[in-house]
Amino acid sequence: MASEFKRTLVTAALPYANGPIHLGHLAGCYLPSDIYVRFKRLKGEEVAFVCGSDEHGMAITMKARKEGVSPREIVDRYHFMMRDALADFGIAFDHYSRTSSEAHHKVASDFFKTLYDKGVFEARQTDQYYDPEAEQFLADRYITGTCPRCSHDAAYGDQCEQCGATLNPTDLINPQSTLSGATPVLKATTNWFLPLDKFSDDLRRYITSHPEWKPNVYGQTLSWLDAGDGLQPRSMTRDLDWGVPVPVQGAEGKVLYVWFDAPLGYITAVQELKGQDWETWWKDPSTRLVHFIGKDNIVFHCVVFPALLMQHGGYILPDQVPANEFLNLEGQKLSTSRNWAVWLHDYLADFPGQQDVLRYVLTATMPETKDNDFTWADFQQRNNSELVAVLGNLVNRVMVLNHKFCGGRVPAPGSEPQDLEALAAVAIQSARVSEALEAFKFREALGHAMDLARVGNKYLADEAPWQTVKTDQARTEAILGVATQLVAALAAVFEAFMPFSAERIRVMLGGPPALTFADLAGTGPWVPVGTALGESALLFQKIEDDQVEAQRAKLHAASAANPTSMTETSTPLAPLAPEITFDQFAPLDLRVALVLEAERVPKADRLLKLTLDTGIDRRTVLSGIAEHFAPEDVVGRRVILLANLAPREMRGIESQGMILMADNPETGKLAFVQPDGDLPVGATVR
RNA sequence: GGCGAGGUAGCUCAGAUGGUUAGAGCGCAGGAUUCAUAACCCUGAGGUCGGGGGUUCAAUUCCCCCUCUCGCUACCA
Repeated sequence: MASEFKRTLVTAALPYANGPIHLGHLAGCYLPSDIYVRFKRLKGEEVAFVCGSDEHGMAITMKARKEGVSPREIVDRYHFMMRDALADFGIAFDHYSRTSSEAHHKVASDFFKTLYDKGVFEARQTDQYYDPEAEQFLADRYITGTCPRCSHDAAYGDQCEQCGATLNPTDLINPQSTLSGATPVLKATTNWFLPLDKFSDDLRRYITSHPEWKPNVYGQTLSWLDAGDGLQPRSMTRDLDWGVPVPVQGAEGKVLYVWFDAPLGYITAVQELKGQDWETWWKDPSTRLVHFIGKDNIVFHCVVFPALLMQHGGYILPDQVPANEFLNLEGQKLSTSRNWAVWLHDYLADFPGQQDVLRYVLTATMPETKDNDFTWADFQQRNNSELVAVLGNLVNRVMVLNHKFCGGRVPAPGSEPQDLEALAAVAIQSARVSEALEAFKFREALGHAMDLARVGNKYLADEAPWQTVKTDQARTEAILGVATQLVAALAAVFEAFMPFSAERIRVMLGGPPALTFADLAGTGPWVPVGTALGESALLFQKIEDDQVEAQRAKLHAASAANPTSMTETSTPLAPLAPEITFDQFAPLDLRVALVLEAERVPKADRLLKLTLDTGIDRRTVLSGIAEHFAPEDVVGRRVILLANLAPREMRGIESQGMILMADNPETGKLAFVQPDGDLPVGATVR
């Protein structure tokens, strides 16, 4: 498949240094990349595997500001935390770098300078939004407003998540700073833009030359080229003081856009790893470049980064970008801000030494083609009925039988037809595993590996050495010889998926040499006959109901406690709105009203039509609460009504006022604001 | 209402350029067995492949309509 390539450079998305690593990161990116790399090494191919912390960008400066520390302190904290967590799970990077290093600053700076000197960028003086209260220019992500295309009222400055439009902050209607809540003001500044629109044809040629990409990657990438007006120029610099300074005269106070500098971290990491030889890995067309990422990164790795590489010249382009979808947790999206996550360091504290159980379960439910759900019940079941019952049990019974009947040494395998058939399964299954992994089908590959353990269990049941031992010692040893070879092969077949367990199997087998997939394609032996076996130990432990229950309880407790000030990164509480005067407040006529009737509005999912008694009149008010309350739930409630709001017609019905509701930021649920005590209908609120 | 994705065994999912008895793992039932973490091995039950219509010799697979689920959206939080 990749025969024209001599070596493979594998990158895993640089994790952003503003929080720890959770199970979604592992399943989406780090685990598949690690499995792939380990597999390639087992095939004897030359591979380099790099990653590192992504440490720039405004989100980090904001977190630092919030905690009253420097950005450096933030990135140091998470850089080491992430690096260690990934290492603890056996993610075998050849090098883990970081973008705040001097080396990376030079790489990014030089890369930018080269493009600049080539005249690739278009310098544009533009009016950018500036937050007068926070005294800084605002990153796209920190401005919200109404989308000009679909009128969504919470579009971000770079993108509208509702209609998918790519935006510039100035496109937004009614912009607001999410830093201070202030209305940002326009201020002139010069930035350097990458005219992606000019590169559309090249990009299209590049992408359509890769129809083998996964449908989600290929489709989404092309849709960016085809969408609306096509690609738009993007600014590659920002007005910010944390990042790689723009290496251009007159660019003081500006840094490279984090999405410009982050992918270059892959280059820095290879330079640090390979020294002088780095160009072999980045510029020789016989090197295959593979990016493992989550689906949120597709556009940058398939459009922006290739465009940069093309314009620079001399670099190879990504040949494969096997992006995964997202992993949910117990039916809900993982969320750092809501603390709905399983952190890697937490998992290891509760399940010490059981990295492979999580690696196995996450591989078996990997979101390869669509979003998937991780549940603790599934985790328990897969551990108990697959790892313990099928794989662990086989290894254990072979060990025990060997010690019992064969003096603890590896016996010579038999050569009856059924013996040869069982041994042949190694070549067959390992070939299937190999084929699936070459195609980035990790779930399927894992299933083929587990099938080999099933072959072993069936072989033992069929041959029953505990029976033959009563009459035929030679046959007994022959059977166990076959079974032991299968176990040795299993260590190799599972190596890429569960390296810790594979190593433990090898230790139990007396430390045979590590195998390659070429070895597995043969007929063995995979552990030398006569080798003295080591101590037998259980490979996997059963997981009991109370452990699973404890994990679920922990998850919900952490979510409920939701220490937003500690973990908040993406969806903070709504910022304080701009100051108003009493004179601006006074005109509001707020009063207590009683809901007399309520009914759903046809063809509107959210609207309830309410009939209210305000004390002075009866009126109809439409309220967008149908998703949270049934009509019968609201009849008889006393509510707070904004009574002098101008009437507005929706769905052909005139709404005469507005009910006040509170929005629970944790759950997103609406709640009534209710008058305390026995306030009469018509009472005013001030 | 609109856009997108999807509805295949109790559960999680494969699959089918349309063509003999639609698959896997788990779960369940029965059997066998005892080397093994009551695990393993065998057998079985269980599906009108969401519903209806169309094209076709033949559709679960193609087309249309409907329905339900999920995400987002239009609609005063």
